[in-house]
Parts: sequence; C-alpha cells; structure tokens
Amino acid sequence: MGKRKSEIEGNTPKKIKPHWAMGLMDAMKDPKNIVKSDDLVTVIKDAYPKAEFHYLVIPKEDISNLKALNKDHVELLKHIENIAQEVASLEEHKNKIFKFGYHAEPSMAHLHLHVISDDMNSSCVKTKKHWNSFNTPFFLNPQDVRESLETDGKVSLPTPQQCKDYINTPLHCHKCKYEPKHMPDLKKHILTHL
DNA sequence: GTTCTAGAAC
DNA sequence: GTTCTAGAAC
Repeated sequence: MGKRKSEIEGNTPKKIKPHWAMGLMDAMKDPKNIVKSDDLVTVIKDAYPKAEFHYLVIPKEDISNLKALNKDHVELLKHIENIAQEVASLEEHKNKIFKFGYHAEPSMAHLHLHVISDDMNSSCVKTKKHWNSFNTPFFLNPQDVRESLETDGKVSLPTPQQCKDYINTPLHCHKCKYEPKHMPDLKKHILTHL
C-alpha cells in the first residue's frame, strides 16, 4: 500500500468538517423544524425529504457520529429507536410503512437516525447516491448498530470501500426486481408501487 | 448535504 | 440535439 496523499503532503489526516456539514445544529434549534423533543432527543423534518415523510431523530448530547459511541450510549440508542417508532406511529402516517436507519457514512455532523416512509417518492431524490443510501446495506439497521455496540463496545461499520460499493450499486427498485436504466426511469417506476 | 454544469450517453 | 450523471465548489 502506498502512502496516502495527505501523508505525502504532510497534511493532517484529520478531516475538517465544511460549514454545510454543520447544518443539523441550526436546523435543530429552529422551532419550525421540530416535530417533537424531550430531555434526550430532538426530532426534526429532514430539510430535503427523500420520501413523502422523512424525519431525523437527533440526540441532544453532542455526538458526532457512530464512531463516537461507546457502551454508555446503549440506553440512549434504545431511546432514539423508541422515539423513532413513536414518530412513525403518528396518526398522520396511518397506512404508511416506515423504515429506520443510520447512514454508514453520513454527510452531516451530529448523530442522526433516519425515519423515512418506504415510498421514496420525493422530488428531492435525484441521484444514485440518494437512492442507494436508503436502499442498500449503507442504510444500517438500528438494532444491529446497537447490538454491535453492546457486544464490542463500538459500532461495527462497513469499510470505506464497502460504502463506495454500496453507493455505486446498480439501481434497482426497492419493492420488486425492476432494474431501471437511470434515475428518471426509476422515479417513474416507483409510482406504480404507491 | 445541495447546486451547477461539462461532457458522456443516448 | 437532448437527457442524464458525476465531480467541483477557494
């Protein structure tokens, strides 16, 4: 293995978050985004929903991402999952199916659990990455995340290469065997499952 | 994360 | 010629 570019150039390998990655902080503070909150978490609507309903459950404790978790956070994760289930069960979501997951490599700082209806029917879904981040193993099951934390004291994550492969997986419908030619094709196709 | 757009794909 | 996607953004 060759040296990484950052090492060759003598840069610090530690990544610095760009300003846009801090967006959840501000979104969390703005009352108009807040769906519900308690001592431990805030639930907001995703600013660019990737389905008809799309929420984020965010702990108030400053946790950057899954890598920052330890066994002391297991109860918090259980709480996050419970709140996610509560939000999904709201009356306005009657007859909707929801799924829950953490992105393996989130773009935004601050731990957040996605609570998203399974229709994927949204004008904000535009790219293969959008699609695959919710419809491949890039979308991590919350129980699996919590159980690996309980067992190992840290969250078991796919490697960066596995993440790339998940995101670059050829497009496929999440409800049937259909393999679309491209995103506009897929976006038309999913309307048949509504 | 989004926006924009060059050039690939058709 | 138009549609679509992938990569830069100071």
